Amino acid sequence: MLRTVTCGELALNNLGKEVILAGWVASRRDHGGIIFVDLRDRYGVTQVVFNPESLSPDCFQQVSSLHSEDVIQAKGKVVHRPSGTENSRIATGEIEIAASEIAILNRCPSLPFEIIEEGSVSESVRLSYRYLDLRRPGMQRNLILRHKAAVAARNFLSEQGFVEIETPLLTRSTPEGARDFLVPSRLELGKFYALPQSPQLSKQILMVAGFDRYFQLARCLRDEDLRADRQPEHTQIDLEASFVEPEDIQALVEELVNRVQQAVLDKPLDRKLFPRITYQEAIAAYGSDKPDLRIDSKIEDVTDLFAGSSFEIFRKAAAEGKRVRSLAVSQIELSNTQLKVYQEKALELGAKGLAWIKVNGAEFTSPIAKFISPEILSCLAEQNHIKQGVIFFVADEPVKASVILGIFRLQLAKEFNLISEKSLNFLWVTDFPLLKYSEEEKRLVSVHHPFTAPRPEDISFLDSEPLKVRGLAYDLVLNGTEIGGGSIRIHSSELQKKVFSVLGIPEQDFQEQFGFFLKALEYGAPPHGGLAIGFDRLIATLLGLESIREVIAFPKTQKGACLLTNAPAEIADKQLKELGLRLAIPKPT
RNA sequence: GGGGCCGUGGUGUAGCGGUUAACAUUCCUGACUGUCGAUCAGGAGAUCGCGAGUUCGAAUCUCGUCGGCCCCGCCA
Repeated sequence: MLRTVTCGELALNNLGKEVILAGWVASRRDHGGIIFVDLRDRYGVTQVVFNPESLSPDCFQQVSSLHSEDVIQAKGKVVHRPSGTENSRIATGEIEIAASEIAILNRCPSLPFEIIEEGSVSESVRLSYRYLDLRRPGMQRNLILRHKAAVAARNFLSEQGFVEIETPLLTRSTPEGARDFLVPSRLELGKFYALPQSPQLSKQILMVAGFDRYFQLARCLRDEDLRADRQPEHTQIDLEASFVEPEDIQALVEELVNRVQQAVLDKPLDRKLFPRITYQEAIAAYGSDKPDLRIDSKIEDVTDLFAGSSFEIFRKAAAEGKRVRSLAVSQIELSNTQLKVYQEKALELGAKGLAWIKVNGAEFTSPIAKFISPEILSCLAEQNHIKQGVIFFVADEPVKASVILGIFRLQLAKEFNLISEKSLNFLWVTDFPLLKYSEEEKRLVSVHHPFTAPRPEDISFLDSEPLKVRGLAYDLVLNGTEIGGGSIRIHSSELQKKVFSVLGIPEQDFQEQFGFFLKALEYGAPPHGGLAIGFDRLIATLLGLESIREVIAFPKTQKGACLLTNAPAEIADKQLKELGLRLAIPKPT
């Protein structure tokens, strides 16, 4: 070993010990005679003192030439720092190393940015020199905590009898879902593998195989546009179990998340933080299928109150079967100009209009107040639990009205800083519809994926009223972000074929694309279900980070580029030829 | 595919029609034996992302382009 101790472990109980340290020069303070070097590795920082009296002139010359981030090895004795010169800000601050020898293991040129200082370096520079960026304390902490979370998840699932099984990265392309990344086959020219969007079919087949509890920290690859919380490759804690009901998976995942949080934040979850609401309730009350419950406001239905008012627009809407929905935001003040901006935004979102009432105790200010009796005004305030602030109203189809108010709910919370950043708010959203109509494709598509089981009592509606069929699906939502999604799967080949045909996929097509899977289901597939957690998102949220790039060692930019390696890159003509490919676009210069 | 913000010494910023392009830090040289973001003195380092246009004159205004970020679409 080139070292006997790390830079973070020495303390007063090591006094007098001869040690060898190795690490990076974090800083050098040259006093002409005596020279201090802060030596850093991922465990900490130790001050090494080079005194010309106890060092050969040759060695001292080398110390004088040190620069930031040079890699050195220092030999010396652990000594007590002179009284008054202790540094309480570092763990090793009571001791220092009186150096007797130094070896320079490697040099470092002047840096594009400082390693010590946190913050303000543009992200593109950070990514170009990711090895230096990762050397900084913030990224070291993020990746180490990510590792601890992964260990905690593995240990917990293993304790619960789950078996970690790897599934292929080279698999076949299937329709439905995200765009696939494709890999050309050399052995069968003209054919392609696809990289998996998730190990969905593999893990279901493992259930058929009798591995009744499977998990994997799985890479998932999707060729779609990037966002702060989306990378072309991300990691899921993917799990699946046989003979389970939704509640079994949910209880397991709650404990899993608890363990992960314990590992990352060193404090357990409050189990009361896992309410369950149905998709219908979520849309109605929050205008979203992933509501952020850190925000107090809830959307109310006030149609009945307006039904008896003389406010013609809402009364008429109510008579036509539309709903009047309201959103109250307490403790805010909005000028008429600001309100106008929201009204315009409502129109952009397709609302017929946006009404508002400013509330201040028993005082109501609004252009529509004169149409509403004082009794109804106070009922509105009471139903919306508001004493001071603003109530917004939208009259429309129920879902549309709620969705628009839901967008305002998020925007106002952000604008007025109504979200407490520290809190972690988990919930389950259940009973998603199985299917939705896609305007783009002019057919029904799955809300989750085509393998989600319909609720048994709704199966009979698959032909007659497919949009009414609910799935046995459940999403785990954290602070307004979907961090996990799962379901009970279809285990009957017949029902699976039925769902494919409801999706409008011709039998010939699904037999060709999913025939292997339908066949597997026939051979004694057990009832099964599972879930996948977006691991990057979970860690980023637990750490209070805006972007998952902060918890990924080598992320891509928004254009999908790696600034470190310059991937993606052109390939040699020879490689194309070997694969039987020819570019249909001009060669980039 | 669309909308928005940003691009000025190595790094982070200021300047927003005429400046010797400013400040901090890094870097280089020198001084200094108890510092710890060492200090002090001196110095170097920028054709203002790139291209075109407007103008007597462009870092500054306009258009295009490249790159980064945020968002919509997309992400079962």
